[in-house]
Amino acid sequence: MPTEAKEKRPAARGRPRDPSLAARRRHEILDAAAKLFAQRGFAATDLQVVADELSVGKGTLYRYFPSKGRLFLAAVDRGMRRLRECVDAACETVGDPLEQIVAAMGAYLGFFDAHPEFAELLIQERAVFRDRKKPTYFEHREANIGRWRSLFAGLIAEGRIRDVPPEQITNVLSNAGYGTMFTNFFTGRRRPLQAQAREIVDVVLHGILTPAERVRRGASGGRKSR
Amino acid sequence: MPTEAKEKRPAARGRPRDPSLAARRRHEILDAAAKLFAQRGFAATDLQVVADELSVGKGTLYRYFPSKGRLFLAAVDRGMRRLRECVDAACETVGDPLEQIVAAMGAYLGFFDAHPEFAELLIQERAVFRDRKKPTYFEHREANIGRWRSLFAGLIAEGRIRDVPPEQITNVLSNAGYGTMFTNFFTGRRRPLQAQAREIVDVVLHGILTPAERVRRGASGGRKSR
Amino acid sequence: MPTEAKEKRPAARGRPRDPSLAARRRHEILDAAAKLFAQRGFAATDLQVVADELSVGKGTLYRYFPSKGRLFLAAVDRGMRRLRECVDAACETVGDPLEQIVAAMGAYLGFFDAHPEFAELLIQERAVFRDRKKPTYFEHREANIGRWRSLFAGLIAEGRIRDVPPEQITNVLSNAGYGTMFTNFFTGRRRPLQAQAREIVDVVLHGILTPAERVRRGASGGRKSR
Amino acid sequence: MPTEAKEKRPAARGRPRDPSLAARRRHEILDAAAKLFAQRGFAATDLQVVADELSVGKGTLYRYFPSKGRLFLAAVDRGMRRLRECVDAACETVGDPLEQIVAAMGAYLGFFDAHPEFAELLIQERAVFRDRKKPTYFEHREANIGRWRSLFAGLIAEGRIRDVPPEQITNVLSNAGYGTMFTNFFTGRRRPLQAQAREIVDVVLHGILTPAERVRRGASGGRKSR
DNA sequence: CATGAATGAGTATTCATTCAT
DNA sequence: TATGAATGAATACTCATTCAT
Repeated sequence: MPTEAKEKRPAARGRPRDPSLAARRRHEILDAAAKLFAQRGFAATDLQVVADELSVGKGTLYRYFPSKGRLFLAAVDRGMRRLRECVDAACETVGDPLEQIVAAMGAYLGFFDAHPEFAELLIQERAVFRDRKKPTYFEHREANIGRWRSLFAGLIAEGRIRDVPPEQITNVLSNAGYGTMFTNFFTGRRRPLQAQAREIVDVVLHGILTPAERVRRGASGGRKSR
Repeated sequence: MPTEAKEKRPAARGRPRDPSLAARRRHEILDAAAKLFAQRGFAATDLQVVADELSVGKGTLYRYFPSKGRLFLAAVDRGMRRLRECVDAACETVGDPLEQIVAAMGAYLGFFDAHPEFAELLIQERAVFRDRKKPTYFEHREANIGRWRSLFAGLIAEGRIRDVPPEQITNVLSNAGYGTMFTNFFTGRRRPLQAQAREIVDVVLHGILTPAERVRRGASGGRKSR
Repeated sequence: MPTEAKEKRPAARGRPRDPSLAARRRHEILDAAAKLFAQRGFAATDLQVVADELSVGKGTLYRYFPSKGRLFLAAVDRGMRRLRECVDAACETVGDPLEQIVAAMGAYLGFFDAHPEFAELLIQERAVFRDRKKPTYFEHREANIGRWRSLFAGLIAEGRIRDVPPEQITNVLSNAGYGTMFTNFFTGRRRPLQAQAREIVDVVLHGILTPAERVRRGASGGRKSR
Repeated sequence: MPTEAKEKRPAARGRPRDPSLAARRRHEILDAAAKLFAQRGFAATDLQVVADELSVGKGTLYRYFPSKGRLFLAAVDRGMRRLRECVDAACETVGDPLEQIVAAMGAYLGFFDAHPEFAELLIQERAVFRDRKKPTYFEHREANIGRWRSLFAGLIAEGRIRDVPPEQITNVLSNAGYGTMFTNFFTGRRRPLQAQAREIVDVVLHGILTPAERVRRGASGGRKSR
């Protein structure tokens, strides 16, 4: 890899810095930290065990992160970034917007299923950094929610979806996903992931009422259905 | 429950114990503990401050609870018990089962809105007692879920609700509620509680598709709708 | 000792406080701390060794002093208080003011000779608490200097001492004592203490010039000698 | 000194070393070290900040001094050497021996007044290197004291000074100077330096007694005054 | 020669728990 | 029964020193 090649600058005095080494090291540290913080909890994780896992000295960790807390937070942040990449990638493989929803939900649940350590870290984060105004998860969620709102607004304009405020839709979906993810995490998932995703989206798309009941309830829930 | 029964020894000598005193004290301790654990976090809460808050000696706490952890867990458990009472009470005021769902969702969100300390405790619990197989919240949820499944099974039998597996419905609703509750807790609620509850239930009852789209998607999502 | 008797207050709940015990404990701790801090230096003295010396737990020390630093400072302060008592006591045994000076100087040098740990602590104090505006030693010195200035002013009024500003006299004497004390401490004293005290005071009282030289230098040094 | 001599290897190949460069670098390091050690204390001074101050790598310091402690000690030693040069230079400008005393005292106090960092270092030295038999200051003092004893012996022989043991005189003067220097350092000087020096020497030369009192006390203090 | 990345020994303080009173 | 004095295990972070480059 050319980025990792050490191009000798001819007259550099002393031990040259290797920035790519530092970046690689940073990632290795975050990997180990995420794993161990999730495994044992933030408080119970002596940075020594992180260092041991990596076979480096404890002091080395402090060369890359100024404190235990900052290391932890960096690990959470990287996790959320990866979640986003994962969901985005899943959406790109699908054309139909309604199917994108299923794909996104599946990717979301799948990410935390494959990396339960990040679910754990989200909990730890809140428990330990109670003051931080907004948990990292919600920072990322809010950065992301706009595109979904647009998507639903478009579908409403196209007449494919009822004229419900897009925010209401994204809220219900986001929260159902969020709640399902944690429930899976805490109690163990029993249904296949994709089925789970499809079931959630199915309920939200079609509702659960029979046509007869739907008529009976009439205006109350069935706002302007064009 | 049998473990909490106080077996009366028939003819106690001397000054009769006042069991209600002990019970009252227990509750006072749990109140103070819930408040302080939520305020400062489990680890950061010195039992001394709990004792101070109650104007008792630290040793006294140990007469009522065998350890800090058990005190904490008891506080969480009592919170969940109260949540259940609160939701049950709300349901009893409503006749129509579909409206019961709205009432329950409203009571659920309302409880955590009025007592955010219990949301905090749920997080703390997981962060600290990572080993306990199942969080208290889910123990209570599972003890409770059966009656909702029956309710939906009944509605399906009555033809008011599509023939969707009741478990799927309770899952979506529970998780949407759970997710909404934590989202409210973390980011601050912006919508009135009852509106929030109604919006969730509305989406789940009616779905978001337009009739036209519903037809277009046909069988895929609209399993046996009788 | 009546002050140490535990008078039982009839209806005191719980383990009663024993204030005299606390005071005794405090002194024991200060004794051990002064000794060990002087022996090993402030930084090199783990409070554990102080605790071990006293056969108590380390936590107990923190019940009496809020930090290592405050324990140290308390030890220094108590030392200076004792120095003062020691010097005062020596003065009271002597009538003639000029002899009081010798007595005070002897007591002063004697105190640090008997308790070299306090000389050590004075140095440690400055080295460690560089910020504290004024070292404990000088706080006590300034609290004490007034009475000596008065004494010299009186002697000048009586015509026993030349009309030199009393402050000049106390400065020279204090500093000569202070310097001698540290020199003794650092290099080991070689002369008997009382001889040393007498020699200092002798030089200061009589000066070192011969009468002939004194005449030759005339007015320059011999301000109004009445 | 032989240990510091650089034995020139006659015909060095390649780029000739510049020994003066090394010497200059050594001095720069000592300057920075003295300043920083005094400013922040020995223990609190990270060698990194010394390196930063000089814009060199931390490793470079170790090319000039084998350890932090030796660097510190070298800085103290150089300070004492400079003190001596300073005092010697002051004496050379004055002819009369008695005036030399004033000049020396003034130079001594002036040196520490201009370079309070060296007073600080003397304290740090003792606090940190409690084991070193004799502080650097006293090593230099003893190397220097002989010439003063000779000076006083000469003055006694000339009949200008009473027949007091010269050691007694040098002790009182040295210690008064030493004590005054530290007092100035700790509490801030209030009198002009030269006045301070003159006042000390004045008291020591003329004493403080009035002629009348001097007669009254007679033999007691006035040993053989020729 | 010079550098700075890596190391890991070293330490004050807190707080759950016990138990003498 | 209630108390609070005593305890000691447990833990993040720094920085002198080394040595590969």
